[in-house]
Amino acid sequence: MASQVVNQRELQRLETRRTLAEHALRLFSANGFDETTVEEIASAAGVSQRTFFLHFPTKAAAAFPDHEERVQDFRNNLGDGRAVGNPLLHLCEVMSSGLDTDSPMRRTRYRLLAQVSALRDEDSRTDRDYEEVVAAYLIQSWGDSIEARVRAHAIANAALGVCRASLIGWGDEGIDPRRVCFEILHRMLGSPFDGPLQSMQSMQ
Amino acid sequence: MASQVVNQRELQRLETRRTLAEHALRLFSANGFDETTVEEIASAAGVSQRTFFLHFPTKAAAAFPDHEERVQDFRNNLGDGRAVGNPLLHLCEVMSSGLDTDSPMRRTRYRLLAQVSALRDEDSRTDRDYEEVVAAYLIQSWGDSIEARVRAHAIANAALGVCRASLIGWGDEGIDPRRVCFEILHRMLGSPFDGPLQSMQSMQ
DNA sequence: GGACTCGGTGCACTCACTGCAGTTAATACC
DNA sequence: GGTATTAACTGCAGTGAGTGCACCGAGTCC
Repeated sequence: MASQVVNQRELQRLETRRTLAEHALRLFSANGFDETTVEEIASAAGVSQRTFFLHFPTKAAAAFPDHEERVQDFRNNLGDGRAVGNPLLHLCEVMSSGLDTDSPMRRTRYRLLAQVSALRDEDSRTDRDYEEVVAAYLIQSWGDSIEARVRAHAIANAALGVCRASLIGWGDEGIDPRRVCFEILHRMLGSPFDGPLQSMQSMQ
Repeated sequence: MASQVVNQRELQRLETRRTLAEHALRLFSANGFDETTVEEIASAAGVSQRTFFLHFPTKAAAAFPDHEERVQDFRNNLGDGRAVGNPLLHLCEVMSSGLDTDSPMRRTRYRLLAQVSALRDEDSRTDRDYEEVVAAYLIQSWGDSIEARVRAHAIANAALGVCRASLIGWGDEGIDPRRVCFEILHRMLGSPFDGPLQSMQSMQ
């Protein structure tokens, strides 16, 4: 019995956060993003407005409540850049397979994303965290240099752009984001950077 | 003599806009983005705060005053997607050569961009306009279908990501953005999408 | 059981941004 | 040349996001 009680406070905190995010997404979908006030979200979740900002830095961030964990998962899945035979192929695989199409909440999110520009802003913002992870991974596998850093960030940006478009295509047009994402990523990054990878290392 | 007087009002309007943008960038650089209020920018430019918002929709937009014209120029340079032999190669050329490294103001902008997250948000926002232009161009040359739309947006996103990273690499590390951008874009989009372009059309 | 921590609250504040009702000067029209 | 119109700009009052601060009260630690 005691095993259930891990941490009362932590449980309550997570519950509040979950409830806030749930009501936020519901209200954004039902009434629109701009038409929904933080006050509304908070009182729908039964807490004060001040509490909302204890959990999320911005109104839009409530639409991406699991962001930090997802970035961490992604980092773990990517692993060490030096430990992989073909880093770019590995990147294609991890990125496309990481597109979570399981929960209906995510679908709602990306459907919204295609319409609400404030949420695309937030999405771009969250992408920057992924960009850092991908860039760090690539620099790790290529070795550090100015050129490598720029290339790493360029490829990270490009790959994230493909993921974003795939997810919006999923929310908007119903395509299979994993398949499309992998296909395009693989074509972009697979062979083209395969042979010339040496020329890239020679630039250090 | 009369030839000089094209339009008094238009001239004044552009002058106000230019002055606002100039002071905005100056104050952002000197004191930081968050530390600068719209009121400060406006009074530095000798106009009211209300006038600022007559010229720019947001505080951050003042850092990108020539955005609309640049998008229009880009659209013109890209031309008709059906009129070009190799649309993707043409895209690589137009995108990388469009990176304007002439004015010192642009350099300041991208140096700022690497640091101020609110400006990167604005940059992502402006990129969406370019995304539409690129996507429209690609759809025009490939023909329209769900797959083509998703692919077009994916490639547009990816290419813009490369441009963004190149420009930040310029502001931040001093690399030549045109060379780096073209090199990476060409590798990503040149040959890989060259042969298999047929398979893409077969998906319609 | 007392000290402490921490999630949540209320309040007052700043600041970006908007709607509206002006004013003034350039321009178009006759 | 005089008049009507337009459009850049202004002032003001308002909304709503986000913050700093002092505080409460329940869970937690020893």
